[in-house]
Amino acid sequence: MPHRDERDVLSTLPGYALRRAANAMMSDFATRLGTADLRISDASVLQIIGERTDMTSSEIGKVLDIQRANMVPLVNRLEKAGLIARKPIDRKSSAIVLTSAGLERLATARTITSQFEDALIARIPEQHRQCFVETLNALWD
Amino acid sequence: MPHRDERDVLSTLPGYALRRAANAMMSDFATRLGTADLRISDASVLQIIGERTDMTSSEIGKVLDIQRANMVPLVNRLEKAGLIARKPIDRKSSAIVLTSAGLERLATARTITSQFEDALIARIPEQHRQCFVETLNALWD
DNA sequence: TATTGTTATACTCTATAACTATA
DNA sequence: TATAGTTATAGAGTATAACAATA
Repeated sequence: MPHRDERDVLSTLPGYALRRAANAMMSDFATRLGTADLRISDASVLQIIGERTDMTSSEIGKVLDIQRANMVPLVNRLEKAGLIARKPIDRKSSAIVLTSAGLERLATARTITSQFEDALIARIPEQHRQCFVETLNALWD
Repeated sequence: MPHRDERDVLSTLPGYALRRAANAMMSDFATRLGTADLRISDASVLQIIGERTDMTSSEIGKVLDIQRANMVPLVNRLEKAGLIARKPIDRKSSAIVLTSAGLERLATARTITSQFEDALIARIPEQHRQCFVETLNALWD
């Protein structure tokens, strides 16, 4: 666990504070998902294709901000784990679809994600919770 | 540039939103610091030892949430670049101190950091700015 | 021509284990 | 005994360039 030091200038800078908060939270999230043998990016992909159908690897990458080239080992790993399958759209592209095992794992991922999100929200002062996601998405858009 | 999609469930989850916002901002910050031949962690170290004197490598690591082992190549690189020097405290430990070149580079890093922080703050809706750092530090503590 | 999927590669960051030497 | 510094190593994320095949 990190410890904040009131002499630490960096704690007053939004950028550094954002970086450290995100690192701490993502480390926690990764540990939780690890119990289901999933990485954060794995869970992200399962969530996406659980919501929207007929997405190609490239499209998923665009939504998740992961480059085409880096989607390849990710999708291959999920396919080897039996969680997703490739469904040809035309001779060039394939949709990434959930298998039944993938659907089950997605349910697990959702449970873990909910628990993580609840724990995260619980750490935010109550009066600030409402604007938090709004603010973060303003930074990402 | 990523594009937010209203159909994207992940945008509604604080954890994912935190992750993507942090990634986008840190990528921007890294690019800016790159013009001064610095990484984010380099700039962090310079900032820290510019504020507090006689800190050892381990102590810097604790403040920055970087492990002892990972401080080694970082400090070595800064030393090779002539930005910091090791000042023996006893036969076991050394304080990491700024050289004159390091002091100059710190000034550059501070300018870049300010510009980056200003750009970041500008993207946050005005009514939410006040609680932003407070909220992030609540997640990190 | 532009896009999709892919391979190969390299760099950064992070994590762990183990060792030496000193406090 | 605990801590500081170090080495080695491995995993994960990310970035670029290049290529073939297809839209």
